[in-house]
Amino acid sequence: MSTGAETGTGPDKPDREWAKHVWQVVRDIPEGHVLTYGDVARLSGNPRWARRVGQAMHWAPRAMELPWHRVINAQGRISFPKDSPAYQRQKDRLEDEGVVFVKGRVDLARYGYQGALDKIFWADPE
DNA sequence: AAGATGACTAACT
DNA sequence: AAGTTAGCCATCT
Repeated sequence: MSTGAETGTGPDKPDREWAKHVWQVVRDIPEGHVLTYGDVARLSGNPRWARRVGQAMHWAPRAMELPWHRVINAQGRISFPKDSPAYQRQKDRLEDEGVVFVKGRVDLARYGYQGALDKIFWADPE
């Protein structure tokens, strides 16, 4: 037992609970649509935590098969270096779902959160 | 313990 | 249109 100088109650538990909310939001992004990091942050209850969203997805268990590729930045761009494998992988997966890139950018008004609402109100604009 | 980091963003130049 | 700045805040070193 030595000194028994325990700093408190139990071992430090990494608070990754908030990440689960992020996973929940990302998991529900429909195929062929995207959300921005800010959108995910807001929808998961922490509007200021856009920068934490990427970290949460990094923690996601692979078995979860989280559609991480449907999260892009507010400029409609992929937030990986353009020459990285991750960039190409994300772009490929999005294009497979029908998301169109124009000059490296996705039209958020069409594929983003607002675009999804458009589909509800105007039913498939094509 | 304190400074650096980052899958961000909005505002400004 | 493209680059810079300031604010952000839990983690990481």
